[in-house]
Amino acid sequence: MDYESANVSERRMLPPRIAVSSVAFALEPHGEISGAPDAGLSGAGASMTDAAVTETVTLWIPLVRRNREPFAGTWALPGGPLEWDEAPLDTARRTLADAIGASPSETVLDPANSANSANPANSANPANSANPANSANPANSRSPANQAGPAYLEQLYAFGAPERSASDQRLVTIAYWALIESSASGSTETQNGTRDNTQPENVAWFSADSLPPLAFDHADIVAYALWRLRNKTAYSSVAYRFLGDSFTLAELRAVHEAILGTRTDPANFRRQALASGNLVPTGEVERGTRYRPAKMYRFHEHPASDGMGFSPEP
Amino acid sequence: MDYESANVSERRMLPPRIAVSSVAFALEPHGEISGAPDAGLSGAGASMTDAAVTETVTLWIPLVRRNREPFAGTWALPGGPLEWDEAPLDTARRTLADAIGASPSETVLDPANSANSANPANSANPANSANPANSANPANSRSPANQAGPAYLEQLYAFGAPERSASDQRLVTIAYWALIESSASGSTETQNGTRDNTQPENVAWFSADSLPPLAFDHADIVAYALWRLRNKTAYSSVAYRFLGDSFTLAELRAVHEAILGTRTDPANFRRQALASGNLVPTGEVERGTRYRPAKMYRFHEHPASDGMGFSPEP
DNA sequence: GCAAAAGTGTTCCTGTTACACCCATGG
DNA sequence: CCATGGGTGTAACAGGAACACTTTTGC
Repeated sequence: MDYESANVSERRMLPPRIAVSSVAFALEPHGEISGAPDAGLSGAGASMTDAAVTETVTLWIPLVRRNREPFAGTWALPGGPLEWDEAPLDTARRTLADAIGASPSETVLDPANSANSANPANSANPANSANPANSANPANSRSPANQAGPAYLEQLYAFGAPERSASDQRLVTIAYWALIESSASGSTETQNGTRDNTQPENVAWFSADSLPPLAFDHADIVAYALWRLRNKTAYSSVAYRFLGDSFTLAELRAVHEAILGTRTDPANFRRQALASGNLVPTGEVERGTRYRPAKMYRFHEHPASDGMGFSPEP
Repeated sequence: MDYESANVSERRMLPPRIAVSSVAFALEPHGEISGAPDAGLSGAGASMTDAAVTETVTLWIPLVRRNREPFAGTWALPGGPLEWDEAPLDTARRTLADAIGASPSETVLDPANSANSANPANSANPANSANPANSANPANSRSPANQAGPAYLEQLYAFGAPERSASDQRLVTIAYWALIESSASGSTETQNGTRDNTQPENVAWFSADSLPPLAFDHADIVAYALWRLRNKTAYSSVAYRFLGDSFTLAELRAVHEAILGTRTDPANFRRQALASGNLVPTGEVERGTRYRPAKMYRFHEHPASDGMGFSPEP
């Protein structure tokens, strides 16, 4: 992590570059994701060669191997420069799609839409309503027939310390974090256990627990994103975005447990999940189980469930 | 709010500008803050001429009148361009100090320092510990003899939509929000009820409830900052930063009530505040009251009270 | 019927709310 | 001693954790 200090006189002249990088989480069993040519790197890399190590479900993150200086050859978060006519959120979507081979599709967002309702006087009794930012996608209802763009995308932080890039030009990075729908979830899509094969050669998925050395301060960014994901999972509802349109409560609970690394009593989890008012029974039931089939639910934001309602990024 | 679309061909050539803007909150009774030459503007402006309207304590925000296009003549958040060798947090501090006439002093910050403890496995039982980001200033212990720089400063959001500036050059703004220690609070400083007079002529304080029309999308930024402040006050502990080193529980409760716009039972507030484990009695008591003097407390972050512990901005 | 998971009921406990009451102080 | 706010006690209530128990399926 030693940045060689750059040429100051040059740096002073150059305008800062603005980039967007994304931490995209996917939830998969070990050994189920298509690796890159030579993943498994120095010590911690998650080599995909040994199939089905354990059947634990864990968080995976796509990384891109840099082919330019600085940090050429090291893994980095997917991302790219902010184009002149592009909103940062769109840059995140686009570069993420480029990296993991998905069409830019549904978006979920930031302290999102409806700038009007950011009024005071709704702060009355915050005790039980979840907490900070999160909100509903106004044009929700996930479009079914697409290659799974991020199911959730939210700004994380803008990193702008002058010393974070070793190059001549200063680099300000707006970081996003995203959730990718699990390939094993109910949707009608590719169930081959391998993520869409259109992803480029220099991309690989790594277990969030054991990442290779990362370029820039990307390791910090990942740590922060992980922290945010866990917080939002615990206090708010994002976990369902890893799943398809409909899911069982056991699936939802499994996602929670995988993210938080805890066990939860199924009975209590059920009650709390249902009490949130955000789960609507679809009427369908699970099929093909050896045991009693579970009811399926769909997520639907309860009116006034939390809603700060505000859209910094339209 | 109609931005005239800029000259596209020119815009395409110019690199984006990066600016930092801050929403700084101060908590003062009505009519206690030194106004600008001619505050009170179109409709909603808080004219300072009528002294002591009501004795309600409310949130105030400093604004700067722009003297350059775009939006010349309109009020805007204090801020300025990100200098080539400056971290955004420092830019926020500096420009805020320029605007409100305070020396850059103590900082508190962001998902703050100690990048190590951002480990997993501390997410165990999040039920009662407060919630999202917030953390202790490692080098805390507010330096006493300064002109009250912001008592709290945290990144809010990076606004980068291409259409948010009407000028030829694209503008990306990293917004911060800050808390300014109340001038009426216990410290040894200027008690004249007027904020430090070194502030420039084109700066005025406005009641957060009734702001004039703002440049760019600054009204949205303020709304978002207000929402964050209320959230953090309700779920976490920032409110004490409006006060001096030591304060009574009644003062702390008054701050909460002013921010959230609620009434709280003093008895219950007391218990909850003390139960947080973050308040240490100083041994001193209030003096000069007509009634029973209240004990004074100092805020001291309880070890493991929340702590995501991470520093995106070192 | 047996195994395993879905789903329900019940108890205990903790933290919050509402409110009655006592305590300390300046006038 | 009285007015007023500081500070304590306590009963009612709500939500969560723990766990016993019933239901539904495939084999």
